[in-house]
Amino acid sequence: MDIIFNDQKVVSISTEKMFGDKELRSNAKVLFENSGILKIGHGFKRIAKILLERGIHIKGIEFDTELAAYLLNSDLQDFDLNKIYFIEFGDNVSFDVKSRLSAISALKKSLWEKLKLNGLLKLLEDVELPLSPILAEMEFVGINVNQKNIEILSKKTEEQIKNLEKDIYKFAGEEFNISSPQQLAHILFTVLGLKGKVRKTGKGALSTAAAELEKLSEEHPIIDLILKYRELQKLKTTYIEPFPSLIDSKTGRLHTTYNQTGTTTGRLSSQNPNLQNIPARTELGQEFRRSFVADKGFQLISFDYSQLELRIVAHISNDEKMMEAFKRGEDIHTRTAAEIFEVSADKVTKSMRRDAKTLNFGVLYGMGQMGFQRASGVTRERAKEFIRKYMEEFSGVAAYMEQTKQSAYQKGYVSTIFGRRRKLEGIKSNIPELIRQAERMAINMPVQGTAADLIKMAMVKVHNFVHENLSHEEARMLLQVHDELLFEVRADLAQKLSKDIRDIMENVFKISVPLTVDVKCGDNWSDMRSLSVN
DNA sequence: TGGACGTGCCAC
DNA sequence: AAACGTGGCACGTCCA
Ligand SMILES: Nc1nc2c(ncn2[C@H]2C[C@H](O)[C@@H](COP(=O)(O)OP(=O)(O)OP(=O)(O)O)O2)c(=O)[nH]1
Ligand SMILES: [Mn+2]
Ligand SMILES: [Mn+2]
Repeated sequence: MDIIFNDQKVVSISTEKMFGDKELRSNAKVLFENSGILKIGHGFKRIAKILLERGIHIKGIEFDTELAAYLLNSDLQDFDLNKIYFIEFGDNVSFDVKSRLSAISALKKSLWEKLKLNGLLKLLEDVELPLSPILAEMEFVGINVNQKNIEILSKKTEEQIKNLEKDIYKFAGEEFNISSPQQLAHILFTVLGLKGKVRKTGKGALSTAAAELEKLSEEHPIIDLILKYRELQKLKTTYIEPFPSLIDSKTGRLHTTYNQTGTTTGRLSSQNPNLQNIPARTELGQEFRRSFVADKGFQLISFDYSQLELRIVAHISNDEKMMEAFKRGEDIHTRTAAEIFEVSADKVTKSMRRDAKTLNFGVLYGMGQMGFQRASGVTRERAKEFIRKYMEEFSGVAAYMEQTKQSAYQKGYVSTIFGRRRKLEGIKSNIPELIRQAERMAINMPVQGTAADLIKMAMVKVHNFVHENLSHEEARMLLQVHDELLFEVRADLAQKLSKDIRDIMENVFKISVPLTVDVKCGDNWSDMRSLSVN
């Protein structure tokens, strides 16, 4: 690990060397945990995690050239020291230690000036820098997994998949690879001769996407079997099979890796495994989610911002109607669901509300009538009418959309209310399709990015609160899922901590509408009961 | 054999 | 599939 201490003493440490020796190790602890000794480096999250594995909690991170580069240009693919240095100075960094450290030093000076110039220093110092060791800790702590539950689920789905395969081959009259869209299309449209109109994919092949197959389900019983097969196969190959091998056999816990520089908007991403896309919707998905469990004597508590990006766009656009709705405590997702599905608000199911989310955010971020139709199932006329009325009712939001496009075109970038930026070169293209696409990106980023800023700030505040008041044996933050934080808390503290953490999250930053947080608590990540405000 | 690409689908 | 956006990941196919 290459680190510059106190802007002077330049050190590169081989981990093996440092931790092989008892004395060096205790010296290292003193050095790294001294917040008065300022550290400069490239990618401190990785370093912080290595140190945590040796019982050291790093403090005094002054500057991280990787995070600085990310704030200055969030759409870079790769934030390698070499790449960043080359972009900055048009030269390569040699492999030797001295070169790496002087590269970091030079980058720090140069990037610091640019951050200051672009008003990004506060985001770096108050948000990204303090967040990085927190993410390292969350990765290090991991989440407890019930392997038995996954095992049982595995047997069940395996059996079902086998049976489905048999039935599908029988209908098809031959065996083929159901997972191959090409072979599947051949069976459906050539062998079985299905006549239902199906869209072409981008490259011109007949689409076998679920939305298309659903339209054929009346025409042949094989369709429903294929859809079920897809659902089970997805669960099996993406979740059930890979997860057990990723569990730490000593602790039974599963550790993700967060990427703090992986999105153009400021969101985090999660990989190996991705714990931000654990199934939640279907019955089967919920069964898998049930495998994420609290330690003995602990509870999982989930804190999820209510309608987060709608509240943010209400604030950014200063939309009177939307602001009023939130001040009255309305649920706009539920309202949309009631309207689209033509039921009263109290008859809106979870599934209907999730579909309404797609519509509300879809329209906000530029969904057309066709897209709305597909997502909602309503007629062309009703789709068109809904979008028109949405823009009419929330005229402030409509104005925001227009103004943001203009501003993006004029400045070449858009930004969140805290100044995080996304460059949008594509908006100056000559290709209409690329312009439209860039426009939609422009509308989305300030909202999604502000949401990311807010939850990052909340994470820092909540983490500080928890560490100042409790030990790791009492409460720990496990996961972030974009607008949700998942904690593992000693059962007897759950009630009180729920209130404290909710308060911190709801008051993280005052905007023109209330921010509210839904709190749920349970033994696993699936069966959770709501905790009320008091 | 392995990487790039296309298709598809999970979450927010 | 597309005039919603942001991701990660698995599989099949094609090609070097
Ligand atoms: N563009 C887009 N953004 C989405 C979509 N689904 C979720 N998001 C974004 C906007 C949401 O505010 C944010 C958090 O997702 P949630 O599932 O928690 O929804 P939300 O907070 O809006 O409603 P909630 O009250 O928590 O059920 O993620 C989507 O389908 N499209
Ligand atoms: Mn939410
Ligand atoms: Mn959420």
